[in-house]
Amino acid sequence: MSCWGQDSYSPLFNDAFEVIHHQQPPPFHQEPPLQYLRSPPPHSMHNLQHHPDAGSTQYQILDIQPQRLHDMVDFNMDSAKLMYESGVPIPNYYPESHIPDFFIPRQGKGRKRLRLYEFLSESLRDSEMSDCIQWVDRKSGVFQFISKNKEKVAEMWGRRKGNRKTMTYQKMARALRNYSRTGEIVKVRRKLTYRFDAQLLQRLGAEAASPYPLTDQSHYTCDHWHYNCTYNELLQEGAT
DNA sequence: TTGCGTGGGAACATTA
DNA sequence: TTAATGTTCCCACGCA
Repeated sequence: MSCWGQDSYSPLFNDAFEVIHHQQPPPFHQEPPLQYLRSPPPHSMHNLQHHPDAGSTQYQILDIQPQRLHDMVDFNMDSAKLMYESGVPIPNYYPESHIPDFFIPRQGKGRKRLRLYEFLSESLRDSEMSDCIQWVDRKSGVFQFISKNKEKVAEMWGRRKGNRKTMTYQKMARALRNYSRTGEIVKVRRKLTYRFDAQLLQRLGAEAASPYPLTDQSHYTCDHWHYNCTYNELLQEGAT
């Protein structure tokens, strides 16, 4: 949030802050241009456009539908409002690694809470996550965190949940250990390795086969967008 | 000895 | 308001 441009303001963002200020859905008058699309990471960047005048890792918000933008702003009303009241300038583009907090979905009313095992199941289905978490034996539901990148999975989980503090593997593992009481996930006597319960595995498999693999189906786009942005961000941090 | 991974108690926070 | 589900902090243990 520290390196936003100071020069220009996106009508989309202005509209978003109109929402915050007046508690009304934003009007959308401008059709966003669709040229300059960078080769996007899978199913993630359809909400973002590479900004032609900016650096290679900067994006412009594009095709967010009015109601969706309203939902997203509504999710993180506190941080957005705080920024608005502080006079923080809102650029029309921003670095990939500094996506505004208020575009990170919170889990509010009417949105089913994402469970940790669902997040892990998603991660296991995502080929881009294979360097963080992998199946050991898919049939029996045994999976393993990759030691080198296990903290990234945890950080992503923490961000996905909108936690106050950074999630660590240690804390996430504590949550995983709680699953052993219900048997949904049990620890395998092998380093960083856990196993999904057979019934849970079956259920998650059925969800994966659905066109809307995420639990919060009505917010599929927003969740998935954030999910992948965060992953890219973490990859970028890891590379530096 | 050290670092890492694991296990669990307990208090607290958030959400359906 | 309550139960469920984490989250956070802490300490202890085993292993290489």
